[in-house]
Amino acid sequence: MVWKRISQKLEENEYRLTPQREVILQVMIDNRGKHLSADEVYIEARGKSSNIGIATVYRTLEKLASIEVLYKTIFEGGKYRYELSLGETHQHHHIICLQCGNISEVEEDLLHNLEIHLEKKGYKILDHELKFYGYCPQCNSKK
Amino acid sequence: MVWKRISQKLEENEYRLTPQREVILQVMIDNRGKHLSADEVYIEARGKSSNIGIATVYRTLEKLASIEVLYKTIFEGGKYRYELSLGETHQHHHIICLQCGNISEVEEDLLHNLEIHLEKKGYKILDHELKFYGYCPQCNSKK
DNA sequence: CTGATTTTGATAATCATTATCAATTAAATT
DNA sequence: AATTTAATTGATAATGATTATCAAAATCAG
Repeated sequence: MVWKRISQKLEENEYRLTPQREVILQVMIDNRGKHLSADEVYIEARGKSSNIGIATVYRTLEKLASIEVLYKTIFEGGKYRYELSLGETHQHHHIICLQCGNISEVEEDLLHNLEIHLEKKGYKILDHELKFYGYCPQCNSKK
Repeated sequence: MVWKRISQKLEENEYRLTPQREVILQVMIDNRGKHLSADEVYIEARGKSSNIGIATVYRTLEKLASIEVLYKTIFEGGKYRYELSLGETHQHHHIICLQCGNISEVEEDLLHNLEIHLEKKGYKILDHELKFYGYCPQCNSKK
């Protein structure tokens, strides 16, 4: 299901599915919903295959983001993070727990109103990204 | 008006207003509403006084952000940017023009609903940040 | 199979940021 | 006012993340 969509994207872009790329993609799929940095992907990929260079990881993540298989973003902390980008809609609304660092997603709907408002003012909105910072339910109850 | 608030914050935190810091703050005030990176601040500060080191700029921006005189954020492009933080409410909702790079602000209200929703689920929300990517009215009309 | 093209991995280079530390400046104490 | 104490500065080294380079390996097309 996921692989089907990915293979199609790769094909469209004449982008080969090499063993290294397959491992990297598998890491991203195994971590669906999480937001991994290049070095985290590297470590997990090494665990799976042991012959992947860090340069390949950077290149592959970058390329996969450029064809929208992955979504690339940057949080406080200053390094890029990647997550599997499923479906067509942009769902980049994150809740970041300031205690445990856990990152989860937020629903879309309400934001739509804001977009409409901005478009009325003459803006053309192509994408958006919402980040909430606070404590997740677990951490919050432990205080 | 702005200076009054800033001086107070500095005092509260036993944080001296040195000539270098004054220049840096003046740069931030002159660029109210803009989002400057450390090197941009450095260049403009040099223009004003010519004896400020880049290390001092980094240190000062960091310190000013820690006492909430500045707001620190990071956009695609991988470097931190600072803007003058006025008033008490968090207004970190940005519209980033993908063409000219212009960054402007979005109103608050609607987001409040989302926060309430999340708090009902057990989250404790301390801050949030919304980024829209698209074209600003000027760039949009030129297409 | 052979030559052309893409991809890889090691490593060097770069860019932003942080740490170090001696020298300077300002504040507090005498 | 002089002296001690603490904070701040600037130059520069160190770090961490990312990108560029380039020869070798893998893959593709004819």
